[in-house]
Amino acid sequence: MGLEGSDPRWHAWYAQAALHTRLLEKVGGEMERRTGLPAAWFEVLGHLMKCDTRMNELADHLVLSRGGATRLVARMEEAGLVTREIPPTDRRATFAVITDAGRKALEEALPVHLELVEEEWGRYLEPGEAETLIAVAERIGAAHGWVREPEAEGDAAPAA
Amino acid sequence: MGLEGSDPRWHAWYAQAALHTRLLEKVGGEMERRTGLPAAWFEVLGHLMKCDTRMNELADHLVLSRGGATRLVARMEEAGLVTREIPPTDRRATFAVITDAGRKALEEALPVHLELVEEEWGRYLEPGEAETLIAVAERIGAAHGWVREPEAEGDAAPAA
DNA sequence: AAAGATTGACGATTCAATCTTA
DNA sequence: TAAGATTGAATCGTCAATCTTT
Repeated sequence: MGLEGSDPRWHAWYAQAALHTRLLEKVGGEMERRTGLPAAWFEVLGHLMKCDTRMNELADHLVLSRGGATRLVARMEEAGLVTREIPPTDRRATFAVITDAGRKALEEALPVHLELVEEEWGRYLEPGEAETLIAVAERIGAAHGWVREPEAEGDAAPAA
Repeated sequence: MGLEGSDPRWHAWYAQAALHTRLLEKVGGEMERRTGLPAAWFEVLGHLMKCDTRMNELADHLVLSRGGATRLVARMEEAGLVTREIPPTDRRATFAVITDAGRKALEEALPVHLELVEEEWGRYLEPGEAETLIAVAERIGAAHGWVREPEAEGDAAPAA
């Protein structure tokens, strides 16, 4: 942006941001072309495979507004990949639940996703770099309260 | 997504992607709150500060469709931050050009941006990590043809 | 009154079709 | 005919207001 050389931290920020923008676009686009699943749908299915999830929680997880989550799940319900269930114990809540068709779609999409990530990104990493990236992401995520603490503050990746 | 532990590369991918989604949202949101400039506008001004740019080129740089770039620049023109200029030598092209008001807006926004990036992200990096991140991003970006070659294939960051 | 979710109105982006200049 | 850019229609997301249940 004009000051790439002046500050290594800012340079690192910009390089990472630019790369991830293009990578998410590329991997997401390829995914949709090959499997028919938009990236957001894949993300939802991946989460719901682990556990049924309240709409609010899903919105937070996806970094989406409440209304956005409602509409996303609505579209996926229309497509038969998820259903909504209202628990009798608290009828204010709505849980999104994956269907058999949703599980099947995810099963088909998952290997494609893994292959794409490796092909477009993972295979270029050198030894130790994955661990460094994980350590950085967990440290910063934890500082923002977005992820649980890194395992033991320093045993994840010496990076050398 | 359910397989965090199985493959360190995929884990690294996911951790980075999740972090950057939240970070871009946070930094972008704060930027707009404090300076009135949406992240995309800031990005455009930062690029146009370097040189006048054809619409197509701008679209590629921003990872945006052609139509998207047209409309983005139209809004910014309406706000007085850029103008469009058609060169007499090839009247098919349109160059986006930053205005004095645009320069002023960027000047005001830049320190806020730098502070936010440092505050939310940079200050958590440990010595050598910025250089590792730059090396990774440039290596992968170059493999995709998105950036010029990394300087000398290995002198950028020993990471230790 | 508060929590959870949905809806209406709207803003921003995409794709495909179109317009203009070379 | 191709290159560059813009536009119409449709999609997806946001915000604020609303509805239901606690």
